[in-house]
Amino acid sequence: MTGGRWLVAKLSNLMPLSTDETRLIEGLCTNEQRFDAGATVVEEGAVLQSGFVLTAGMACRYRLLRDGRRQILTFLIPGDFCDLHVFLTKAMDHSIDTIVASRLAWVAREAVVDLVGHHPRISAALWWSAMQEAAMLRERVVAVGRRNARSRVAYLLCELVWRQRAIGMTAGNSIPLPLTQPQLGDTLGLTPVHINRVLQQFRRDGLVRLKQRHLTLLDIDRLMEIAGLDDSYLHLGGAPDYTQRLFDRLDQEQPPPPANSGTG
Amino acid sequence: MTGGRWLVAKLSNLMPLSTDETRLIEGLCTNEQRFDAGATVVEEGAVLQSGFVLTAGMACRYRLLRDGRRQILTFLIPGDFCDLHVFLTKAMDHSIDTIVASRLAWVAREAVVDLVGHHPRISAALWWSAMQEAAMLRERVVAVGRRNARSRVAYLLCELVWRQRAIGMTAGNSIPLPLTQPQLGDTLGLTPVHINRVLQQFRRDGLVRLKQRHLTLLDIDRLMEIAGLDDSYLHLGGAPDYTQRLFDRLDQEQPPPPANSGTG
DNA sequence: CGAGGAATTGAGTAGGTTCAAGGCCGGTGG
DNA sequence: CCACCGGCCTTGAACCTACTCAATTCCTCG
Repeated sequence: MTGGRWLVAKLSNLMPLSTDETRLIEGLCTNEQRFDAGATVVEEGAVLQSGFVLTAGMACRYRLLRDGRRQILTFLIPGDFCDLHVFLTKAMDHSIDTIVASRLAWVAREAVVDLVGHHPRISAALWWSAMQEAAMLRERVVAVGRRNARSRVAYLLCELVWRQRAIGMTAGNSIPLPLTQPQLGDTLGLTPVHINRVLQQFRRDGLVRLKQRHLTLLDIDRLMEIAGLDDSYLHLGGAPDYTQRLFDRLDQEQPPPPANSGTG
Repeated sequence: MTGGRWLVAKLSNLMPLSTDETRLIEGLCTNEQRFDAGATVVEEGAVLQSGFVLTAGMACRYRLLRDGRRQILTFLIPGDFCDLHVFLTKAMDHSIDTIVASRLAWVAREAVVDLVGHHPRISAALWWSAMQEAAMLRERVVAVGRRNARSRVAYLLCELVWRQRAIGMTAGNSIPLPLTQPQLGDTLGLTPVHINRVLQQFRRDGLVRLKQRHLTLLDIDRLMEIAGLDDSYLHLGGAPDYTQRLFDRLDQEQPPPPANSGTG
């Protein structure tokens, strides 16, 4: 029952939700399954019958190259819906592994389609959430395409902290960081060796504290400066009023949803 | 009236559309505007009141860095909807320029919301299209993060040809390529100089012909090999049957849409 | 016909990789 | 409880891919 709260937190940041809507979303997240750290949740090429919501822990999407190297695409934190697209996609074009022991709640394709079809505001919130993911991916392209190692590392550390703040997992500048240096390298297109050197430098410069799998940003302003970010990044604000009105109107047009919308 | 045909072509690849639906989509693309080559259509930070569909020409999304360098994120070709997200977004996080003289059709936010709200199959097709964009962005991250210059260039050339094939702009391995080497560099995170050397090599190896702004892939198999791509890339197939059924069902639940859905 | 950007080529440089080795830490089994 | 083991972290040194700087030629457009 608590697993859905991160998703609710995320979505209601984007679009205010009624009690009913909140309940529906939490209702999605009841079918939880535990995974060990380092477990493969979904493999490239798989055809999923259900999507899922990460309800605890951390995971990553990644692609393996033929020579065995890999590129991590995004990290999933609690409340991340993966894969919203599953009800359209034929086969996954990437894999998903847990980083630490995690829980995730499976959601039947039909339940998602019904929810999206009958609840415009939820649908909009999910859209928005997908847009944020896309925005983060664009930021990643910019980082990997045009920035040096120092900037990339600074950017990723900031992103990780901000995302956890956005769902209320932390208030300060400090988060658990279960990622290894090889994983950071796979994310940023760098080698573990070089990640290490950059982090050493950051520590010497008093920019971060990082030990025992725990990260603290000591000088956010300089980190953002190094990362080349400005604080508009991530669109973390909610939907503007006119958007909300548009979807409210659609909502009122809706026929009453079937009593049980999950079993289509 | 003809401007909408590329969008129709793209969407009906994804989800079969009725005559009515086709007409609605074409109806979106009537309000066309011409732009010169190299014109800025939308600037980072802008708050759009309308989205648009590129109906002719070519454009690119990009971000400028503080030092003046830039990263091109994606190219827009006819039929590309940009920005579908506009009805949610507050401010653009990137700019859009034309590459060559282009036409684009403005689409009011309300028209998009109505269309998506009342026509589940169109909505699904737009979702799918957004997913393809996301898939391409993931591919870009992999390319820029993990592949060398040769692979990146091969990958981009393949992508450009395939996308134009997917909307029926070309049948063979040959396309007009209005991109300059600096633009290719900005796309792939490389310098113009290095792009040039890679292209020279490709020409010497008989992999491509490239002159007079016209590209021909002479040896696709080897290019794909170099790029590290396999042909499942891009999910260019249509929606699987079960997905279509899901959305057909939603479609039948719909109340009859208002006579004129564009003026809300 | 002149101007400005693009394409091309060469030479020197640098940021990040590769290879290698030692120390640390957490988990596992005896 | 301790010893072992594997993966991570750390550091050094050599190397390489792609960058930088620079000069020349080519195109295209006005």
